[in-house]
Amino acid sequence: MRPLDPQMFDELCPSALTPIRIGDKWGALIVVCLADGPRRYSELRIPLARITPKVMTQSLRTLERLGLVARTVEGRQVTYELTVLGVSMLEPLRAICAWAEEHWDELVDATDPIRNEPAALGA
Amino acid sequence: MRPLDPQMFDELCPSALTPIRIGDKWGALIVVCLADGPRRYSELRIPLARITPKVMTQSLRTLERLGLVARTVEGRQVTYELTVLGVSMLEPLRAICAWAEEHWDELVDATDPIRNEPAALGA
DNA sequence: CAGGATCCCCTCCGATACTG
DNA sequence: CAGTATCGGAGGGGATCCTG
Repeated sequence: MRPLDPQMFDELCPSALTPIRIGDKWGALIVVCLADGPRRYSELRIPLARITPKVMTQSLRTLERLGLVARTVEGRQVTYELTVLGVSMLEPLRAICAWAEEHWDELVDATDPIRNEPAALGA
Repeated sequence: MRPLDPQMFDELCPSALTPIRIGDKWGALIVVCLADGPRRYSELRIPLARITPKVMTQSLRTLERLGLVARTVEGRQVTYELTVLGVSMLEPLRAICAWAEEHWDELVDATDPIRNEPAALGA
């Protein structure tokens, strides 16, 4: 299980900055950060340094309410991990992340007209 | 190319109501509605009757700016269709939709504690 | 360490009405 | 037919400070 570091943020899932969301703005990224196993609050804040603690807690609560993330308290340790449902979401989520990574530079602000040709679907 | 009808709304992609979004609230659904080929504005409004025209135009503009949808004007006809980039998104999107459909009733308001067991990932 | 409290802005999104 | 104009509420999300 590889440790979380700030670089992994962009590396793993550029879709964090894309308009693709789960739950709220940071939901998809949190799920991805939990993909390798349980993490503590402070551990999650390493790759997610740009979230304020309040917002990260909010996001975690949302994911919890959706049944995607489980929160465990042991003493003063708080651990977050994916539920079975959360894990089941990883596969389609990885597909979206892979897509986002592949088409990242195409997605941001479409000013290039050549890119915007129709696909001639169903023709 | 199968015609758009109001029922197709629920049938096609329950994720429309899930917290999974592309662009804005209606983005994912619009993309799915364009999956079978080009559609006119009024045609899109059939399955998307609950969107007000202003918001639908907004969503379409967003998808356009992202390079996912192309807008074509011929006379007084306006046609929307997926770009090549938009089509490339269909596969991962369908994966998410399939997941959402399968786990739909689990996702809405997690009050059942038994569901929220951790997955013991990375253990 | 893992948040909660408070403040506040700003965008999303809906309703209604109107138009070339 | 394919939108625009205008208004307005709700809440998402950030900054800052505080705490058991």
